[in-house]
Amino acid sequence: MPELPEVETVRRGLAPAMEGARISAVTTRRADLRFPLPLDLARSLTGRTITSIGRRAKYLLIETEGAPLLISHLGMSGSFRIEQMEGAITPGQFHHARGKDEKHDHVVFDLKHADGRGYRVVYNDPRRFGFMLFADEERMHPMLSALGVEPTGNAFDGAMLADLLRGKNTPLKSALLDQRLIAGLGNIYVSEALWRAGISPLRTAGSIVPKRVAAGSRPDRLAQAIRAVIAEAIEAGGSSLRDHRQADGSLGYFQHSFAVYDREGQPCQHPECKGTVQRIVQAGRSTFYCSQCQR
DNA sequence: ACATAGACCTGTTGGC
DNA sequence: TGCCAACAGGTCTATG
Repeated sequence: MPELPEVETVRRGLAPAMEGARISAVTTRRADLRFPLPLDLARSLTGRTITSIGRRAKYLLIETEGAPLLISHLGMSGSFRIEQMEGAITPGQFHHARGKDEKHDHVVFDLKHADGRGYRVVYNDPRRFGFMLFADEERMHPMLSALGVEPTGNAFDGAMLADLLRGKNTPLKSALLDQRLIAGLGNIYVSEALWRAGISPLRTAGSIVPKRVAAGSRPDRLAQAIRAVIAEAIEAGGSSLRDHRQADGSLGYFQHSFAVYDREGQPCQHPECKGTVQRIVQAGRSTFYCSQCQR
């Protein structure tokens, strides 16, 4: 499912329910997702107060007072949903209104706020490519420390992108998916950004780097296209093709704005272009592009 | 260093 | 209608 915009959408949905809440219970319904869940997941988190819900690339970062940083990745099909308990929790009350358990609900966080609000936050993941891990004491983890630049950051521009791609013979599409270079892009937004920038996914990464990276050069256009498509997708609540839902259950709608992704055979949307959207396979994954205007 | 293929899983879709 | 292959937003591993 989720690339950076979808994960950011989930983060924004979870934050109001989770930040400031005390974790009253953690329930695991199975011992593993993609990797074994930490054996001490419930023991370490129960009783802790959540201080912030962050994001790095496609990872959610759940920070508490006292426990190690919890890293959560949604894989292809992971989602969180928030169930609100009815009314304030009173002593002795044990029966809370809540949704039914669903298939593939794997981890449940019971949360209580000081003002009496109570929530269940449920992690559901049919394919179980997602995972949850604790980072070590330095709040780092090999999976985080290897990540490249955040494409939403201020430093990400044409010059930086050119530096990342220079000299690489790998296809541009593959380089843009490499999380060690740029962290957070996935299959959808790479295709969309390349179409916006008018650059072929088949070019080698290094071949788009000119001697001088001026405004309007390929790396400059591509960096701007990446920034724009990511920002627009976040604004739209992400793209809901199959699995992605915001934490409140609503769908994202950026899929309606796709120019090429999942649009094989449709006319290219560039005004003067007579081309048709092609689907090809690169490194085992679909790429969508217009061979007329993407060179 | 780099390219490709396979692995992990379940669910949905499209063609016959 | 049923069956089965292909495919899906990710990323790690093995192999050349």
